[in-house]
Amino acid sequence: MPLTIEDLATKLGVSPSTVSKALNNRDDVSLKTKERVRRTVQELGYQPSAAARSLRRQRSDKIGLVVNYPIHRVSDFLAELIPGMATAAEQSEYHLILYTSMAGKAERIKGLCRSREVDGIIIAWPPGSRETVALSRLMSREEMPHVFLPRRVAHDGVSFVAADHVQGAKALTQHLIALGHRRIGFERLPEVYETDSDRHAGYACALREAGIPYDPSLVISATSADPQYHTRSFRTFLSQPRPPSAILFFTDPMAINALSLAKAQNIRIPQDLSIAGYDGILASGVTEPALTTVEQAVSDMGRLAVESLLQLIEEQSRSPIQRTLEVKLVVRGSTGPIANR
Amino acid sequence: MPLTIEDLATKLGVSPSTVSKALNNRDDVSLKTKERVRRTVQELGYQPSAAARSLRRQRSDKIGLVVNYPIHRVSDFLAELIPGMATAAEQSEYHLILYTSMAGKAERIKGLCRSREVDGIIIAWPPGSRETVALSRLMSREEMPHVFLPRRVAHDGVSFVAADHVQGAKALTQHLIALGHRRIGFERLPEVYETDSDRHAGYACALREAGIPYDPSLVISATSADPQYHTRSFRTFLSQPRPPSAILFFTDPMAINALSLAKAQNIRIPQDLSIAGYDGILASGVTEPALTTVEQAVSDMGRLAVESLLQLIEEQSRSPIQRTLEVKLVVRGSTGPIANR
DNA sequence: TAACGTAGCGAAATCGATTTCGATACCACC
DNA sequence: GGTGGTATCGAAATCGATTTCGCTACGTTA
Repeated sequence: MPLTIEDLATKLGVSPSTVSKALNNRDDVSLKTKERVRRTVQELGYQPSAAARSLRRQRSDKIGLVVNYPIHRVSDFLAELIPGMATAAEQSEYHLILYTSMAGKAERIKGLCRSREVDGIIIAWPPGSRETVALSRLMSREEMPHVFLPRRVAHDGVSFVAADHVQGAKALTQHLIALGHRRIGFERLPEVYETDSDRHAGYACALREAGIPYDPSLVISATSADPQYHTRSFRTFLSQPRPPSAILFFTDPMAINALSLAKAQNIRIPQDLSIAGYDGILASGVTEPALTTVEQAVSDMGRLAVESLLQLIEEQSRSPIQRTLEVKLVVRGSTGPIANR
Repeated sequence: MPLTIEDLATKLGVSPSTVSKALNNRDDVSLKTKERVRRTVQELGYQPSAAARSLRRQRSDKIGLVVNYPIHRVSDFLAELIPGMATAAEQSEYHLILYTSMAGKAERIKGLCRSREVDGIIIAWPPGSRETVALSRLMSREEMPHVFLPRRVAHDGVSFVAADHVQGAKALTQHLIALGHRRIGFERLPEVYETDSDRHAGYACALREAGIPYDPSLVISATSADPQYHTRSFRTFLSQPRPPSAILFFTDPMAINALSLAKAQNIRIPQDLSIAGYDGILASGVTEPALTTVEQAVSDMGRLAVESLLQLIEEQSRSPIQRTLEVKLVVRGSTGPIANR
């Protein structure tokens, strides 16, 4: 039974309306009264009831973060993303509510929209493109502002914040070309749609610009993001008649796995084979050799997603916001000049 | 302007009270009416307003997670903790709200209590003991159920969920003793209070049980948890007249740092020196050699904290809940038998 | 001096649910 | 037939804030 605005009003000898207006700094309250109210609020530690405020104002000052990452990719990404978002939200007096059990449940998202317990939704979760667009439409129908993350969505109507994977893959490929590599293996992961096609486009672009022919036998598709299950890619690369002298793996864990496979086969990295990962997870810095990779500014992405969402919330009926962030090439020991033959 | 309970009632030709009672499965509504209501709700996709519900029921079905970890320890811990907690909460129809900007701000915590926007609070942040007890008292005065994490608090009245660091450090020490080590370096970190003293107690206990005298010159206190700043500990250990043959570092990042320092000095691990970390972060598995460490079941801790909090919420005026979890020794390549001399 | 404008405040409606309490109808039983 | 009990429902109060609108008192202007 904490203090209500009525208690405060009684104590001050004014009406609740006046207290409310003083606290919200309306201009039909005298400065003197405002000052008296403020002092008493301070003294008694009054805090308005969040529920009553939300109900009356028809907004909650909260945003929802719907997360549904596969476990093995959760770690570094979410650890940076979530606190980054929460902090960004708090700078605008919003708070973050987490929702983790809504995998593919359009029904639950609809329920979330209708309960109006959040003013906007960020979906950090890699569904297929088609599903994404459907979800976006659903939320639009419910007039719920929303932003997707961390993947580009090839559709005009959908707001997202993503990393520029064309640029990332291109930078990585160019780095290897500069080291003298001409046969560069490239692992794909079709299940992540645009992320995969963007990376592939970056790779192909770098080759083209360097005048290196694109060799399909150097491009292998993994069937799952789980590093345990993809050892096959590695073996396939190496069993080629003319194996690549460098391999770009789809993620750091995959590359780290390859590192230990190579070691087991007495393949020296980077003398015999250059290996690169992608994402810049923490572990990539401590392997032996340390992994060349591409770092995404995850917490920036989180901040940006929150800022975009707040824009959508505050100026309603605004066109979608689509933002792409530069990524950073991190060169470390796992890539080196091509061996002379 | 989503559907309200009144719209529903009109459509059904009954009163709002009846709809509400049907949805809450009260027993003064006929089965037939309940069925009619349920069908229409399903059909129209009605979802009660969260704010109105909270206001009337005086509970929000949300719990607050107050986080304030130093950046360099955020990663693995929070990545496991937060999704674990959110998922556990959702299993009981609760949701998690994040608060990251409340460092040391007792005032803000008090405000959070009084706004009643959450039904309970979990504090995941390592303040000093005194501060912890003060915060706990503050929240108790506000009748706000709360649980601390992930550290033991040496005070009867405070609820917490923590890992058993006495056991962890003891297991680690015994492992090294079993490998033949007698001079085992131990790094302390006094700024973490009970965590530090528990670990130290475990270390001392293992030595005592093995009949190895406790040598204070083998115990060094670090002044900060930031691995960059603690290279000093490592040098101090090695500059002893009789240096240790094994060193227990306070955290994995510290141990990983030591690994590279050792490499730079051509000290072979584990032949010349055994090194162990603590926490079991992801990166500890991919160093060369991989790090022997102690793993905490972080997501279990999160789950347990949520469950404890829900108990405190549901049966109010309950005595504090204090729970300690076993930790797991993970033996890897960075520790080995002592070299013969 | 009369008419008007404005500053400051409060009464009451409102947001959308839940809950209490009373009303009605119907049945059973004496 | 009258009384009591039960099943079912609805009217109205309530949660605690915000907002609208009207009222008063006072100062200004013609």
